[in-house]
Amino acid sequence: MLSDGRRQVVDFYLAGETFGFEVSRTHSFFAEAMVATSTRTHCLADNTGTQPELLGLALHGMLRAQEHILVIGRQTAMERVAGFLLDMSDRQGGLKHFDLPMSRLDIADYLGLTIETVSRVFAKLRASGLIKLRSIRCVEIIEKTALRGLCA
Amino acid sequence: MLSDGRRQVVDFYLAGETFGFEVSRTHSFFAEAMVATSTRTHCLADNTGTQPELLGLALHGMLRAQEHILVIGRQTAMERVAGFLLDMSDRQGGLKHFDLPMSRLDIADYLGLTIETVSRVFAKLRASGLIKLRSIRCVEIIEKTALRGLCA
DNA sequence: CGTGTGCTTGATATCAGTCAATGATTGTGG
DNA sequence: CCACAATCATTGACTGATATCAAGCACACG
Repeated sequence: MLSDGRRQVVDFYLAGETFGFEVSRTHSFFAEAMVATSTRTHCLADNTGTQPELLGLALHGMLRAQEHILVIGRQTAMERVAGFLLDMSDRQGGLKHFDLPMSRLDIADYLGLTIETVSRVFAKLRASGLIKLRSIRCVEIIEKTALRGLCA
Repeated sequence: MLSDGRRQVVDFYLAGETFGFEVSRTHSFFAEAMVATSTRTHCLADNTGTQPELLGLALHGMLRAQEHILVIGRQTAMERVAGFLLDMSDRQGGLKHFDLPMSRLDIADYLGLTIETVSRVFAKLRASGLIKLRSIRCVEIIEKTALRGLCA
């Protein structure tokens, strides 16, 4: 977050995913639970046996972060939202429909947009028949290929 | 890069810094040398002795990437450029003046802006007396505190 | 029911992008 | 050594995508 309240969501984590490793003793980020959640903590200095796994996680996190920099730095609102929906769909098993566990504000802060813009893009996608909004938090992807075409 | 040529520079690396680790066999990024450069390659599977060091580097890279997400997602052009100049200054030893090894296009693609916007912000900073442009690639920071105040 | 929160939609503003012209610097060949 | 071309940077005029401001809607909850 910035001092004046502007917020950036760095990533969303689904069940079973690991997060929160930081080098410095003073942490720069915080996490919020969107749904009922329980966590397991790991200790870095524990035993060296877990280190190789940790390296993979760190590298994966860095990759995701760097890819997200491209999204936020260079893509339009439409491209960001389309890519986000496909990512969420894939990460929940690629089913036809899936739930968004987070609010519009969280999505906006993740994509570097405002809630209004996110809402408008959703509306446009629905109007052009690419998605359906079964409920406010449940999305159904109708035209996956077309949606992919919007991601640049 | 995106298929249509839009480019995002993920980070700049100065002498002595390590870059290029990716998990997947198919790499997503590439590097370009801005100045005369020589590199040393490290092999991941080499020996486990280097692993703890690597973990630190990966975590550091992830931290930097995530902080950059905040910059690109939520800061104005002025804030981005001011922060960039301070970062470059610090990383080159915090001297009064320092060289920018990269072109305006590289800076723009790093900050998620266009060359024109970068140029205009430079002009504005110079006009308000916060920096001097000794040459096109050499910046002198006159009012460091004021510059810091612009970063939000 | 009323209230509150989150979402959508519309009207307008603004920051940064685009397009275009001009300047500065560097390198090349005559 | 100079003219020329090429590249990079600056500056201006205008446009446009997204933000901001504001109103209305819908669902959940007491």
